Amino acid sequence: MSPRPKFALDITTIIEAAGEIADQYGMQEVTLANLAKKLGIRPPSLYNHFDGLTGLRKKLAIYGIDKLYRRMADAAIGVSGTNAVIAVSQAYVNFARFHPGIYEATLLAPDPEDVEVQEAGAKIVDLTVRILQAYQLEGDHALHAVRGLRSILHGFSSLEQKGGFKMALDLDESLVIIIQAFLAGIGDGQ
Amino acid sequence: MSPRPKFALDITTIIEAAGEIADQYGMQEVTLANLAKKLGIRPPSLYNHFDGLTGLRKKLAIYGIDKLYRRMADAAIGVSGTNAVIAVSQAYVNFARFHPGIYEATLLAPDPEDVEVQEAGAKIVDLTVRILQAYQLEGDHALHAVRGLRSILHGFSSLEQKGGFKMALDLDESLVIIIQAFLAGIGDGQ
DNA sequence: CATTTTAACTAATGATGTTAGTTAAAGCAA
DNA sequence: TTGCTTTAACTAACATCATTAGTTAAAATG
Repeated sequence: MSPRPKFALDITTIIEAAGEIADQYGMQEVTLANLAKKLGIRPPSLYNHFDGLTGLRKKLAIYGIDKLYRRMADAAIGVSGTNAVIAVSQAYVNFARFHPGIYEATLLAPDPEDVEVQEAGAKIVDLTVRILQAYQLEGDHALHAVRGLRSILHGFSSLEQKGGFKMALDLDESLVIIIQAFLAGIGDGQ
Repeated sequence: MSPRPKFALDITTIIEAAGEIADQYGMQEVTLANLAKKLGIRPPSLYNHFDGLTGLRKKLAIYGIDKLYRRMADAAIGVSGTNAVIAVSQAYVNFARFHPGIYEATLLAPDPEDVEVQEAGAKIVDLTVRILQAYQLEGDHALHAVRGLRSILHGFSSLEQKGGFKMALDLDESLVIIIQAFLAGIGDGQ
């Protein structure tokens, strides 16, 4: 492939390829060398599309956060109350299950303070706030509850992914029971 | 330093040095090059003490899990019931706060299925089981509750470390409220 | 049609992990 | 003490990686 080929790669194709490598082999295999090989170009050519490995990780993180948000938002359609929280929670852990590498990328943003990364993440926080509004928590309690739900979802997904749950006990059942317990508890606390 | 110096390094010194690098600069800076520099030796010499970067990560993971376990076990002395769970939880998140790199290492074991890594982690699970026994959960409910508590602790610590909690709201207060809600909920569910 | 832009390329550099083989001091046994 | 073995350092070399600089030719633009 000589300079300026007929069909230049676009950034979406590249990020999707990176996501496939991540899901199949893990984020540690998302290298410029591997990505270039998969795309049939040479590593330095990638610098025309993003700013090095750091830039790639940032783009992949945002791509993943957006994708996760869409799954959660979809799951929230047409449900409310406890059902909504459970549906969104299941969407979250399923995303982490079926896209382990992309989920990993989500947490590996080079700079979590980056504006674009923040904005992507804020949508998920907002969604969580909204589905917890049904519980009519007062003041700070709503914010504490959001932190709790996010902790459960991330912790559960992360531990499941890292093989942290060894017992022969249904994982989906665990999740529902955990969420129900938490929701019952934050209701009581009022 | 020529071959066979008077005072050879021992593995504990080496792992502690690696832990310091991790806590100060993050796990991505725990390289054989950086570790050798800190110890005043050349990178290949490290192969006399562990099996390459993979071996170092495994040893550091076990070192971290043991250290975390001791903090949790200490916190569990002389307390029971909800107080015990809260004390242990605070010990957990404080460990992650003051040893962010070592906590990170804890999750970066090259092979989570490794026997030694499993055994180290099992002690934490056992401790969690024991402090939840006060709640007299029946059968599988106890196991689901353990998964829930671990998810909260890991998720909370991980999100806090990655700057996931942006709101100006006291973190320690959040943790206590979250734990109390969860405990109240698993009691109800019986 | 001439110019500019673009997205690929080659070549080279520095950092890393790793292996192989070497060496000299410590440890130990006769 | 003497002599052998073990050990923990070393140098040298290599492969892989990210990255930079400079080049090129085709597409895009006027």
